[in-house]
Amino acid sequence: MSGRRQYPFHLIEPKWQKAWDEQQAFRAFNPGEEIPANHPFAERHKLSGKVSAAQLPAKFYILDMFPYPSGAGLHVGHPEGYTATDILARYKRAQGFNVLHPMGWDAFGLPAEQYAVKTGQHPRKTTEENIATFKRQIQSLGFSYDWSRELATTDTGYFKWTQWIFLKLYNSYFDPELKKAQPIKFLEDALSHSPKFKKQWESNSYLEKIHKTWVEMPERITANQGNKFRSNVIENSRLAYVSEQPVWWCEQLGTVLANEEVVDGKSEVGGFPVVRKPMRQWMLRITAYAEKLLQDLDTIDWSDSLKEMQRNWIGRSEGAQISFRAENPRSPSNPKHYFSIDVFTTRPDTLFGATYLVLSPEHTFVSHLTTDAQRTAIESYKIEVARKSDLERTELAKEKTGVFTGSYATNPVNNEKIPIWIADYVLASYGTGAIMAVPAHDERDWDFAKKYGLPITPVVALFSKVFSPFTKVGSDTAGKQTQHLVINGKEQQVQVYYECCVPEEGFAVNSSNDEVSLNGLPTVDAKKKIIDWLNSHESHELGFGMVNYKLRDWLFSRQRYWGEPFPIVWKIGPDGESYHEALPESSLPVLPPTLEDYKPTATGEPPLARAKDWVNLPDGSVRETNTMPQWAGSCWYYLRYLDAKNNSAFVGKDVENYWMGANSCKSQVESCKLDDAQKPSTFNLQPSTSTPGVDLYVGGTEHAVLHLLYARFWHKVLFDLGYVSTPEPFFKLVNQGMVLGEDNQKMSKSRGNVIPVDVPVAEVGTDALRLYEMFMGPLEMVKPWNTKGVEGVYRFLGRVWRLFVDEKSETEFQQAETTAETQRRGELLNLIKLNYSIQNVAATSAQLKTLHSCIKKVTEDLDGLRFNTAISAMMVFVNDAITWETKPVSVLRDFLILLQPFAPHIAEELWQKLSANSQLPSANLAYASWPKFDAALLVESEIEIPVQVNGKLRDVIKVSVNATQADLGTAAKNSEKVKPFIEGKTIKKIIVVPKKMVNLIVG
RNA sequence: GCCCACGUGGCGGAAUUGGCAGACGCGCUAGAUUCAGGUUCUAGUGAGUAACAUCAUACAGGUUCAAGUCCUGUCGUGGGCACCA
Repeated sequence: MSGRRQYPFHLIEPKWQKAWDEQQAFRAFNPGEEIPANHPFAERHKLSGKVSAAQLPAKFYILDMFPYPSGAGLHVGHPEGYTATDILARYKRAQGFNVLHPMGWDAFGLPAEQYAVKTGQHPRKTTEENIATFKRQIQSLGFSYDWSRELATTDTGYFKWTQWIFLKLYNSYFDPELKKAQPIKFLEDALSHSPKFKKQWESNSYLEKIHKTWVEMPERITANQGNKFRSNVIENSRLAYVSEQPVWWCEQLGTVLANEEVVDGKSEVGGFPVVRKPMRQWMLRITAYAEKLLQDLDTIDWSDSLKEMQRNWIGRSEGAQISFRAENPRSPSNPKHYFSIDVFTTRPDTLFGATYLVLSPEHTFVSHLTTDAQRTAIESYKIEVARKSDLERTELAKEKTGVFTGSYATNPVNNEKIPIWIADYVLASYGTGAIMAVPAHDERDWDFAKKYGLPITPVVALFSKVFSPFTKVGSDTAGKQTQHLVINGKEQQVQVYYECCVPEEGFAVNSSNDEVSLNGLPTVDAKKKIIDWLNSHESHELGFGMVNYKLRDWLFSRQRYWGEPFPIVWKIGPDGESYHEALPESSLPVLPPTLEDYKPTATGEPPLARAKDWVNLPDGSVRETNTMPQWAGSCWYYLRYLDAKNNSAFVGKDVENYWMGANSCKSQVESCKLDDAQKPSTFNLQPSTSTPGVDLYVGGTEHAVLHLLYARFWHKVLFDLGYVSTPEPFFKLVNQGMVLGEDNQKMSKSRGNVIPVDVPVAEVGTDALRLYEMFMGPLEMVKPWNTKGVEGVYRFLGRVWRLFVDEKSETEFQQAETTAETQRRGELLNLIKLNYSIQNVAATSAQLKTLHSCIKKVTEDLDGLRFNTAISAMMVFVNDAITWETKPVSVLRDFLILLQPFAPHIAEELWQKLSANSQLPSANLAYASWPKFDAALLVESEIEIPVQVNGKLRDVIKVSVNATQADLGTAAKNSEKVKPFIEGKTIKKIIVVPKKMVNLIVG
C-alpha cells in the first residue's frame, strides 16, 4: 500500500484491543456467576452480583467452526466467517442480548503427529506453538470473543469429557420401541431372572420380548452358552461396539479411515490409496439415528443445499427386502439344505421381471453356491476384483463384468429358476450385497444381461397416449409392442418396451400368479400391492417392505498417537476369549503415555502399543491402543464452551439449559418444530428472540457431512439420555463462501497467491480488513480477493475519520508522533481534536432522514446477514454527512453505534472523543443501545413517481404523497415530457400503482 | 450420468411482493490542490447519438399494462453425488 496513512489505525487498534482485554469487556456471564458492578454488561443491564437465569437477558449463542491450528497461520480467507459472526455478536450485544461468542482449537490432528514421527518433538509442543500463532493473529483482528472460555480438544480437562461421552455411548443402546437411546442397564436387567427389574421390561415391548427369549431358553443349555447369548445381545446393542470387518486401510497414513474420509478411493487427507482390510475396530451405531437425523433436518434452518447433502449421505430409500431360495449345490436333493438370498430393491413392482440374481464378489454365500464346474472361474474373478482398488472399480468399470456361480435360485412370485451370478457392479456395502436383476427396467442390469445373454422380461408399460414410445428407445422401434390392458375399468392401449426403459410412472404388465396380480396397476400402486402380498406371508418368509439407508456405522478408531485414548481395557474370560470392559468414570482422563518414537510398531500395531508399561495393567488386563478420530473432539465443543472450566460435569445443567434451552424462546419447547408462521425466512435472524440450541453457526461447507452429521448424532444421544435440552445442536447454520486469490484461483501455497492476514492488518488496519471481508459480496458466495477493493473501504474509514476530526490538530499529532518514543505514541492520540462543525444542536429533518434510512437499512441487512449492503448504506450516510455544515452530536453518536460492529476500533476512538467533547458519559460503545429506527422521520410530503407510456419510462413527476389515483393520472397526462408520446392518440387505459408508478396505455 | 445452485457494465456486486436496471465500491476520464509523485476534493462514467430516438440483465420463445425477477426450451459456469439396486 502506498501513500499517506488515512488515519492512525496503527495506534488506535492496539489501544482498544488492550482496553477490551483489561476490562474483559466481552466476557459472557453464566447464570449464578458473579458479575462485577463495573463491568459494562452490568451497567447496561443494571445487574450486579450473582444473577439467576431468570434475571439475565435473553441469550444469543453465535458460534464459529473452531479452526485446526496449522503451522501456516491465517490467510485472508480465514477471517471471513469470523468477521461475520463478530459483527452479529456485537450487533446482538447492542440490542441487549447476553451474547455467547467463544473461540477454541480443534487441536488433535495428523500434521503434529507426522512432525513428531519425523523429529521426535512431542505433538503437544507443536500444537501449543501453532495455537499461539493462531491466537495472536485472531486477536489482532479485534474479535469480541470471550477468551475466558477458550478450549483446546487436546486439553486433558477437555478430552476427559470426550472420553466420558464415549462411555455414555458404550453404555447405551438404541431402543427400537422408544426410538431413543437408553442405558444399557435396562437391557441387562431384561436379561435377568430377577423379578426386581420387572417394571423395566413390562413397560417396553422390546425389552419384554428380549426377556421372554431369555427366560424361555431351554434349560439344558450350559451356563456358558447362556452367558454367551446374554453378552451377544448386549454387545450387539451398544452404541459403541467392536466389529471385525473390512475397513479402509491407508498404508501411507498408517491408519484406518471412516467412509466419510475416503474420496474417490483415496484418503481425503493426502490423497493416498486405500484398500479394504478386515480389522477389529470400534464403531459408533450412527445408523440407529438415520431416520431421526433425516427427519429433524426439517426442524432446523440450514441452507437447502446443505440439507440436501446430508439427505444424500443418509440415503434413505423405500422398497422391499425379498428372499430368493437357492438349493445347496452340495446336496441338491435335500429340500432342507437351502440358502435364502436376501436382496434389497426399490422396485418390488418389477419382481416378476427379475430374471437373474447378482451377488457382490465378497458376499458370504458365494463359495457355498459355486458349483465345481464354475469354481476356477469364480475364484479367479474374486482375486481379480480384490486386486482392483476401489478407484479402478469406479473409474474403469463402466464395462460390466461377472461370472456365473453355476447355481440357481427361485423367483418367489413365479417359481422360475433364475441363475445366480457374481459381479463387481454390485456393492458389498450397500443393502444386502445382492440384487435381483430386472434387465428390462434397469440400465445396469440391461447392460449385463445383453453382454452375457441373460433373459429379459418386460413388466412395466407406458401409456401410448401419454408417453411417446420413442423417447427412450431412439430410432429403434423393434423393441416395443402394443398391448391392450384394462386400466380403471377401461381398455387402454399401452406400449410394452423390449428395450431397457426406466419409466417413472408406468403400469405393470406380465405380472401375475395365482395369488396376486399387478397387471394394469400404476407403479406406485403395484409397489404397495406386492409389498402387502410379501408382508402377508407367514414370518415374512418371502420378504417384506423396508426402508434402506446408505449411511453406515461410524468407524471410530484410529491407529494414531495424537488422539484421545479409549477408556477401555481388554481381559481374558474363563472361556479363554478376550472381552472388553469400560474403565470407571473415576479413572478419567485416560492420558496417553509419553513415547520416544511415534511410529506404529513393526507389527502394525498403533503407536500406543509401544508403551508396554502403560498398556499392561497390574491386574493382567490390557489397554485399548487405538485412539479416537479427530472428529470426536469437535462433536461437542460447542457444549463445553458453555461451562468450559467445570470439573465435575461436561457442562452444568442449569448453564446448559440457559444457553441451549428453549426457555427464552417463543417456539415450542417440545419438538423445536416450527410451524410455517414461525419459520424464519431464509437467512433471517429472529430479530427479537433467541432460538433453542446454537442461534447461529457459521463455517465452511467442507464439514457438510462429516462434522455436522457426527455432532448432530452425539447431540441426539445426549438428548435422549437427558444431558442436553434440545434434540438439535445448531438451529441456524450458514456456510460462508470461499475467498479466492486475486487470480480467481483458490488460495494455495503452490500457486503463490496466499495473502496472510498480517499483511493487510499492517497496511490498512484490521478495521479496513474486516470491512472489506464483508464488502466483497454476500457471505455465502465464492468471491475473489482484490487489493484495490481493500483500499476502497480503507478510504471510506479515512472519510469517517475526517468527518469527525480537526485537520489542524491531526497535523500537530503527526508532527509530535515523528519525534515521540514508540511506547508513548498512543497517548498522542489525545492531541487529535474533533472538528468545529460538530455541535450539540438539534438535527434537521433532512439530517434525521439520512440517519434513519441508514439505521433502517443497516438493521434490516444485519438481520438478513447482508453485510455488503449494510456497509454501502453507511457509505451513503457518510457521503451525505460530510457535506453538512453543522453536524449534530446526537446523529454522529447513532452512526458510530451502527459502525461499531463492523469497524469497532475506529468507532470506539471517535466515540471516546465525541463523549469527552460533549460531556456525555463515555460508557463502553460495545454496550451502547442499538438505535431505533423511526419510520415517521422518513415520511416525505412529496414523492417522485415514474410515468410510463406503453410501459416505457418517459418522465418522473413530483406529486403529493396524498395524491389520489385520479390525481396521479391527470398529473401524468399533463407532463410536458409525456405529451409528445400521447398527442393524437387515445388513452385506452391508465394503470396507477399508488405511490409507485403510472403507466399510460395509448393506441 | 443424476441432483442442486447461479449467469446483470471493464471488475466485485445492488435492485422486499413483477413497478425508474446498474445502489455502493474498484477501475477509467477531466479538472482543482501539490515543485512533483502520492493523498484529498469536484464532475463524469452500460452501449449508442451532436442531442433525442433507440438498444441493453447468457441465448430463444412465452405470460403481463409492466419481466433481471414468473413459465418453457437451449447454452455456459460452479457445487454435490456417482454402478446406492
